[in-house]
Amino acid sequence: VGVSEALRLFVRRLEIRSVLAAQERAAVLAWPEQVQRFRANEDVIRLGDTVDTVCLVSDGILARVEQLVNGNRQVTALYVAGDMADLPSAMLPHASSGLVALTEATVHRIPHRHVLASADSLPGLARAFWRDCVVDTYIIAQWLLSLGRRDARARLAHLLCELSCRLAGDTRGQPVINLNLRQAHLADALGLTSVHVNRTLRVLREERAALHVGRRFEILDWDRLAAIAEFDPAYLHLNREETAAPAALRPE
Amino acid sequence: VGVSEALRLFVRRLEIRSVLAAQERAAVLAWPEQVQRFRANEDVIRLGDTVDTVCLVSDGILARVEQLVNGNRQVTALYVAGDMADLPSAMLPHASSGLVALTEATVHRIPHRHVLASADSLPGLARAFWRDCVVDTYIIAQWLLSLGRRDARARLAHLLCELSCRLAGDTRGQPVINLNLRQAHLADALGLTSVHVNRTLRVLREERAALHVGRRFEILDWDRLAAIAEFDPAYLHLNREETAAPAALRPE
DNA sequence: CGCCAGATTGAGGACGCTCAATTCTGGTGG
DNA sequence: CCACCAGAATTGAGCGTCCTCAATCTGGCG
Repeated sequence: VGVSEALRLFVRRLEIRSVLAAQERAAVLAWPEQVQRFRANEDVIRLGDTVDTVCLVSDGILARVEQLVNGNRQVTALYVAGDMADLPSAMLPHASSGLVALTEATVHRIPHRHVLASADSLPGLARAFWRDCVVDTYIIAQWLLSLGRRDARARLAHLLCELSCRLAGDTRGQPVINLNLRQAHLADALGLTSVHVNRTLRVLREERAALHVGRRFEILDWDRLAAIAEFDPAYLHLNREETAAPAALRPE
Repeated sequence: VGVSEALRLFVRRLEIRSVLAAQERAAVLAWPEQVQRFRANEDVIRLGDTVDTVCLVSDGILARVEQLVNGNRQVTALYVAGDMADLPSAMLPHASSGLVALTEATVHRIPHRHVLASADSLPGLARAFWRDCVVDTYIIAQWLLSLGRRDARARLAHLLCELSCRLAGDTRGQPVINLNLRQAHLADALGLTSVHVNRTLRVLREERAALHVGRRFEILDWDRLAAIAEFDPAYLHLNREETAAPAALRPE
């Protein structure tokens, strides 16, 4: 029987940060799922919804969105292919923020009860999920540092570095970020206006660090961009060595 | 044998958001701990440290701190009595941010191996820890919304509302925030300068919403302050009803 | 070829920052 | 009990970054 490509990708993602036993891998790959397509700007989860599934992104890009009454939006997380967009909802099913498809996207829905059953019966998986949620927290903490203390140029550079690394799954990012993101989307994530994102991209282009052409972003000089951003990929925990220690503690 | 008051407080905190079985409660209360005192501004965990204990705060206030090379600080989380300040470190023991005592503080250190052993053998506890980390993420997401889209006045109002609720353990906060916090500490958390925090406090004082006297903050008009902040305490998950659903799914 | 969303550019204004001077507070020692 | 001191709070003046509100330009698509 065919196992979904999306689940395989998800398992590969988990294994970047956690050591999984064969049994644990098999449990995840056996999850049932329901595939949904979303158009750009379509809501995946509306604020206040109570959900009973998690959303595995297999294509496109989703954003967690918070909003003020004046309509000002703030994106608090971006999810790309292979990310479990709302694993936290398995713990707290009442959505305290919305989930939106920024581009056309394919989402695989997996019922909470299967995720929870796997976590309860296989402590190694429970840790892997917990660990992934912790990394999400580290990512948001870095965004908070950006919004609080970096100027627009460094903020933008940092986000580009982060996305590049997450897509590559490596501490040195890939040179092309092909996510079909608009400048307005970056603005929502960076706490800026799209006008200022545009001006800031021009600065990065003029110093030959990165540029935006068509619907992709290209990193021209990784070292320069990382220097501007003061980017240190350690917080993404993309190499397993640092997380090896707790695995050694796991019960045999 | 005497069980530490700090652990009792921590269990009570867990039980705000999770339903614990007697066995689970007992496991936590049996954890060994080592008490440490810190002075104001003393590091609890330095950036880059590899830790093998978690820090339960029993007195005072700790902050998770990120820093840029120019010395600009951003506080990404505040921990008060009863909070497990770095539960995430149980998953990723290599600290990607520092932990600092903002005031004199008492910390109870509990070895990771006891926390992990409890989580592995009692799935309900694993969920409780995971759930608490998820709430931490929601809190940071709200801070991100503040830094990205709220002006200084709303940002400050929101933080005061949040601290007030967290201290009270209730969705309507307590009127006095007695944490011995300086204006500079608020500035570090809000992405502002202490000068501007001061001016902003004056505004809130003039509109009779909140004020800072001596070493405490006083909320004069909760409704007004919450309106300024657009504060909705749902994200703190301080009432158990919303989290009851997943508990019902737990294996008997 | 016309249309439209998104990108780009300009001009002016506001919010928060920097740098400094001054006042206030509470803790200390005489 | 009071004088003193250090750290914190408060206030002022000037400036810079980013915002607002437009107008114009561009590229992809029908």
